[in-house]
Amino acid sequence: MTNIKKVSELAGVSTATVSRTLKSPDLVTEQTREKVMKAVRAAGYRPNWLATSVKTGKSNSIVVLVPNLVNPFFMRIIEGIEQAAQEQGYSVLLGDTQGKAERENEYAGMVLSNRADGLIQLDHSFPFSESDEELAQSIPMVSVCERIAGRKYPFIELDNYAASRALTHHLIGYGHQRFGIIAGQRSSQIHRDRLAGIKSVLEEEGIVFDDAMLVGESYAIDTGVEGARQLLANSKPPTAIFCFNDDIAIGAMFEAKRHGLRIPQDLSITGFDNVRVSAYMDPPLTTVDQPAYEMGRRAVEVLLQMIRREPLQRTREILPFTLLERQSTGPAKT
Amino acid sequence: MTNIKKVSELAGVSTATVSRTLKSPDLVTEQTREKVMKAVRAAGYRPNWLATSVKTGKSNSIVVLVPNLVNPFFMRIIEGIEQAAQEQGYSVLLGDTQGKAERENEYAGMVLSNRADGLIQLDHSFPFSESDEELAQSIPMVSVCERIAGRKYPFIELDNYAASRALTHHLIGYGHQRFGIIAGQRSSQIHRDRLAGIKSVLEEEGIVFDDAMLVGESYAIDTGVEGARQLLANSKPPTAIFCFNDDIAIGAMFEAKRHGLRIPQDLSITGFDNVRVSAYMDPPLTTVDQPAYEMGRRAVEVLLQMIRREPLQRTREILPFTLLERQSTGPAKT
DNA sequence: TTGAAAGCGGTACCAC
DNA sequence: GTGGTACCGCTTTCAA
Repeated sequence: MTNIKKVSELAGVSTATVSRTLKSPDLVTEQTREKVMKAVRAAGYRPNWLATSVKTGKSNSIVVLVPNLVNPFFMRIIEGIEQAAQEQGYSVLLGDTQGKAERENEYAGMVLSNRADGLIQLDHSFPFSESDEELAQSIPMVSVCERIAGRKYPFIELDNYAASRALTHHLIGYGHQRFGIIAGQRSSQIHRDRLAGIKSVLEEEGIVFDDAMLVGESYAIDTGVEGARQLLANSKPPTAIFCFNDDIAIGAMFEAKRHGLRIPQDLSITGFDNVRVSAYMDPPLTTVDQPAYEMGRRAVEVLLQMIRREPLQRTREILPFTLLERQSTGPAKT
Repeated sequence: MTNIKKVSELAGVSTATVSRTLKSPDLVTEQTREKVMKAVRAAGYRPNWLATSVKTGKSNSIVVLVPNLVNPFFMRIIEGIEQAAQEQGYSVLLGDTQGKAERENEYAGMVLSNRADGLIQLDHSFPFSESDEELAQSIPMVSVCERIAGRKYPFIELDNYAASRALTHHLIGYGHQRFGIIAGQRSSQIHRDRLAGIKSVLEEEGIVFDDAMLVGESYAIDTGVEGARQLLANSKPPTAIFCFNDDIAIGAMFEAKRHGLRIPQDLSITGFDNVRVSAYMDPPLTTVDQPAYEMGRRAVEVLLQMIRREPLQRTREILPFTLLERQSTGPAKT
C-alpha cells in the first residue's frame, strides 16, 4: 500500500504538502505541485478514501432501501438516484430489504455508524429499530413514492389520488360501471390514495363499489393472475379492472386471456407505473406514467440538502402524472 | 457524536476494554461486559465504521459494475450478489456504468482507494483506466455472465454455446430452415459463443446461414422491434428468429404481430434469460433460463475467496442452462 | 508557502 | 483480564 508518507518522501516535501497539493492545489507553488504530482504518478498513489472519511467525518455515501430489486419501477428510481448521487460525488449502497424489518434495521444502522450519510427509503416503513429510534431523529432521510407512516420526513411522490381519478374517469368515459381492483401492498399511503381516488369518482358518478371486488396484496405478476381469477369467478364479473401496478396488470391480462376474454372488448385493464414492457404488451397497456427517474434524482437533491443542513424549501413534493391511454381499455361491453 | 472514549469513561474502563467487549466479548469478565454494555446502551453508542475500517484496512464493501440497471436479468444477478454479500457482512456499492468507460474507471477506482475490497463486473470490458492498469493487477475481480476480454480474471457464465445449440435443435426439430438473429452487444464473448452455437448446428444440418440475417446490436426492446422490421422486410423472411435476450424477443414479437403475423404459426421467436414477464407474454416466450440469482451468489463467493487470498479451486465456472419450450415456437410454416 | 504535529475514532500489542 | 499507548492514513491548525 502506497501512502501519503511514501509520496511525501519521494517528492521531498511534507505529508501536509502532498495533501494540500491534492485537495487545494492553489495553496501550493507551481513547482511544488509539479514535484508532488510527479511523485504521485510515480508511486501510483491513490489517497485512502477511508482515512479521508474518518478525518472529515463524512462518508459521501447514501443508503437506498428497496423492498424488491426485481420491480423495474424501483430500478428506474434507483437509476435516477445513482445518477444524481454520482454527479454529486456520492456513492450508493444498495439495501435490498425484501420488506423485512430486520434487514431494514441493519441497513438503516449504517447511517448511525457513519458508514453512510443519509438514507432513501422506497418502502413505507420506518426502517430503524426501536432501540435506534432516538438516534434516528437527526438522520437525513427521505422517502420516494411512499411516505414513511406517521413520520415527518420529506417525501417525493406521485399525485396518486389525482392519477386514480383520471384513470377512473377514463374508464367511466367508456361506459364502465362494474369495476374490480387488484391492489399491491395494502398498508401504504399509496394504496389509500389510489383507492380513495377511485372511490371518490365512483361516488360522484353514483356508482357503488362492492368491496368484494378489491383483491390482491402484493405488487407481483402472480397477484395479478390470482386476482383476476378471483374477480372473474364472480357471478357479476367486472368489465374493468384497476391494477395497482403494471406487473399486476400483466398477470391479470394473462389470466383474462386464459379465460377466453378479449382485451379490451370483453374486459378493460389498467396498470400503474408505465414500466418499459407495458407498451409492448398485447394489447399495449393503458397505465399511469410515473417520472420514476426524476423522482430518484429529486430524492437525492433533497437528501443532500438535509445532509448539508441546508434548509428545505418544502418537505413534500407531489409530482404530476401522465395518463397513457393505450389499447388495454375500451368501451364497456353492453 | 458519541465515541468510544465517552463510553469508556461512562463505564469506568479503558477504551481498549470497550473495544474488546464489543469485538471479542469472551476476553472480558462477565461483570465488565455488563458494565460496558450498559454504558454502550446508555450512550447510544455505535462504533464508527469508518474508523474501524481505516484501522483494519478493510472496507467490507464490494463494487458491482452494471451496464444497465433496467435490465431485469441484471437485477436478478444483483439480487443474488446483494444477498450473498449481506450474509457475509459485506455491503454492495452500486455502479451503474451505462457502458461508459469513464464511469467504469471511476467505480473501479474505488477499489484502488480502499473504498471497496473487490469488484464484480457484469459487462465484458476491463473497467480500469490505462493509468490504473498496473495497480489493477492485484485487485480481486470476477465477472459474471460475461468474460473480461483478454484477461484472466475468474468468471461465472452460462454455457452459451450449448444453450444456443439446444435452441437451434429445438427449432430445427420443428422443421425450420430459414433463421434470423437479433443480437445484443456484438463485441462480447457471449455474442460469439451464442452465434457459434447456432452456426455449428446449422452447419451440421447442412443449412446455410445468410449473414444478412444477423441484425441488432443492443439488448433493448427497440432493437427487437427494429431488428424484426429489418428481417421481415427481406424477400425471403425467416420462419424463426433467435433473439439474444428476452427484451429483444418482446420487441420482435410486438413488431411481428404488427405485421399481422401469428406467433408461432407464422413465425417462431426465441428469447434468452427467462426474465419474469417472459412467461406471461402472448404467447409465452420460448427461452433459455439462466440461473441469474445463483450466478450472483456464486460470484460473491469467488470474489470473497480472492479478497481473503484463499486459493480458488477453479477460475472459470460454466453453469448449466435450461431450455424452456413455451409457445412462441412451433412448426415451421410449409 | 511549507512543515510539525495534533488529532479523527478506533484496534491491538505489550505490560502489568 | 485490563490499561496504556502506538498507530492506521489522512487533514488541518499553528508557527515558522
